[in-house]
Amino acid sequence: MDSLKNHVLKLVQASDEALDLFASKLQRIAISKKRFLLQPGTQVQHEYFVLKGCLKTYYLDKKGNEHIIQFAIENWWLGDFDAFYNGGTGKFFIEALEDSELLAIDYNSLQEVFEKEPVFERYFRILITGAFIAQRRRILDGLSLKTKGRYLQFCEAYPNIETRVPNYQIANYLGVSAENLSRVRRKLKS
Amino acid sequence: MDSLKNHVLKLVQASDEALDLFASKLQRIAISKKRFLLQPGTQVQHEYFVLKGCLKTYYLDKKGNEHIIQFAIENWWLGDFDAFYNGGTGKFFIEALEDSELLAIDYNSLQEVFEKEPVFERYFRILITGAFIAQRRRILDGLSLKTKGRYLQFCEAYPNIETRVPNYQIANYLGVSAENLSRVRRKLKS
DNA sequence: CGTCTATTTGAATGTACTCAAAAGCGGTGG
DNA sequence: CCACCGCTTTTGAGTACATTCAAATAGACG
Repeated sequence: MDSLKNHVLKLVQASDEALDLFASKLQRIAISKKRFLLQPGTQVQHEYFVLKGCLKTYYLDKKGNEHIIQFAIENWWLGDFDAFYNGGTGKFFIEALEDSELLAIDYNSLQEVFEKEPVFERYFRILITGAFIAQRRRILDGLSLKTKGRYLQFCEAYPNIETRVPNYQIANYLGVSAENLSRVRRKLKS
Repeated sequence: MDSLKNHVLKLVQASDEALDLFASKLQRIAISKKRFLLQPGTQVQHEYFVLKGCLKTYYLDKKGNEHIIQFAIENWWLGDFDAFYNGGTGKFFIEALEDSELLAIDYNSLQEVFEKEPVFERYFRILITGAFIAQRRRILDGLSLKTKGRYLQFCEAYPNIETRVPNYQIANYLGVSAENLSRVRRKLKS
């Protein structure tokens, strides 16, 4: 709980009352490794903040191939945002890669927080703006770099994740095959 | 001016006073085809809303290759957001592809609007959340689709842009060569 | 009509992918 | 403690897809 409060306070100046209101809307969730937090085709009522653990968000295409959209570790928000904000059913799986603890907030509660404490409007604006910029960077890397550069960039940007997730999943996230990433990493050592 | 007001009112309920405050901070800019709105290495003071015209945001890598991050047409916001929000100098070129008219707001004015009229905090939160979701979709398409699928997806998502921008620029945006896109389009016709 | 730019086509090259198999690594139970 | 099992990484070989370079064609605009 505290880690979320700290996260909020890093981005905005929130009063104790505002923080308390927010906290009162949060639900604590535990999820164990290999379990699913979300699956496609279901209603998405919540957004999640990671207190502890590691998860991945991925899409399963028609051919059954997995495509990892995002990893999330401590102090990251995650969710199926399109379905959460715009309604409809989700498209993504979210699966725990480690036993994890989360905080969840549901849509109506979040709207209520926004109404009563606009500082959270600001918090999420700043948060999502940062995420947008990071994603733009990822797109740029995808356009301008080959496997080697993308991998190095990933390791630099997510040093904490790199050590916790198997390489074939990182390859998937980068959009390359595990074999190719393996060969590239061999070259990097020499 | 009205098109921005309408855009705001589509996403939030803003009072006339709020809209007037916002409007008072906006500066009208005209830029002609092939001219640059931003160039890398400079301070980024403004964010822009397109009243009329078409522009592209791109990155020039060390080898001199252009990588198009975004196209913007009527009713789109654009800018070098990292530099704008986090300071430092910009990384991107923004160039007009047609004679264009824009509205610009500078950082301090925007902060003032946020302070005085939190409804704009909400407006930009919703706006950027939508942009984030669209970008996530683009990343997913990049991971899961080949040239053909990406092109079809692009045409569907940006029907207005597809007709106004030369194909080789669309190829660039998609991360494929113009020749490859040309061959793929030929197949699509038959 | 001529010039400049954009698109298309061809041919050779290359990078990454797929499939298949071997080697490495960790954990569990005998 | 070792043997085995499952999972991950590595290696090899053949293939597919996109790239590059070069040239021809098509369009747009003065």
